[in-house]
Amino acid sequence: MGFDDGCNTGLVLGLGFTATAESSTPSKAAKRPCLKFEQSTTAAAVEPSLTLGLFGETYKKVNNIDVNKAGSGGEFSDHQLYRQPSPHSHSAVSSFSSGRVKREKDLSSEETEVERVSSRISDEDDDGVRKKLRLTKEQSALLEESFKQHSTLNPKQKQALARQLNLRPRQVEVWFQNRRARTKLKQTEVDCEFLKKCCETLTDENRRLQKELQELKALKLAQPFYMHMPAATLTMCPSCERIGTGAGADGTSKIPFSMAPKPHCFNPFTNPSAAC
DNA sequence: CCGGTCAACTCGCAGC
DNA sequence: GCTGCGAGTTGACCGG
Repeated sequence: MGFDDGCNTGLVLGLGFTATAESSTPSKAAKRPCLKFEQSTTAAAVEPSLTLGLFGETYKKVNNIDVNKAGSGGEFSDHQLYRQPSPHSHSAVSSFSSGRVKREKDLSSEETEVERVSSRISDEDDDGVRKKLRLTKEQSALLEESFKQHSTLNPKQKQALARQLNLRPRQVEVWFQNRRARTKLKQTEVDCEFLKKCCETLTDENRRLQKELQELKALKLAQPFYMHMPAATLTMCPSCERIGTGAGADGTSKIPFSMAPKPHCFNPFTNPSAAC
């Protein structure tokens, strides 16, 4: 598995470097090129770190229950941390947007029933203005925990989690979708950063090899004596190929100075002089 | 005020 | 055709 399998960046390094960076990018994701080269992400970990919501976050008054109003000095009990079902929400769901109607039709009967019980809580107030749902710290933590175990949910898991969080299954589903997207984006950024470093290293390597080539050419010009010697006598080190033969023993032409199989900088076990 | 974050949306595609 | 998912977008909210 090459690096490009995980991140279809369109970059081709072309020196046979085999990166071992893990990427769980599904095949479908290959459509999207790398982005945000300017962003610097030095984290080597594949799994991104997410900050959980803080208790200090202010939540809007939802369904007549002040949820987590830390800013105003309001006290809350554990059960208040979870948003409560809205008594009028099913109509609100459909009125949220025109496309939402289609979604609602898509819901299975089981899910629809849960929708009725634990319906949209935050989307609109009485003025029809969309309110943003903020998950509580506990909800986020539980979702994160669940995501660590499996990044996708089957319907049963979704239902169970939704019940546990007092959210609608749809909300859980959306959260997981967004979470996967964030993970992928983070991974893409890490991949891009990695490729950038690869590119820099290979550029250096290329520069070094060019220089070496120039030096060897100069040496060849300065000492034409080599040209008259049998090829076998020119061999210095068969493994490092620092000085290759201009022609084989049979006189067939070969590339004068072949590039080392692997860039020295990437393989700590490649010691050109080890075999000398 | 502006940019970042994130829940929630639409759309298109793939798998069944 | 249905369903689930990814990609891209929207809009509320928040902090600097």
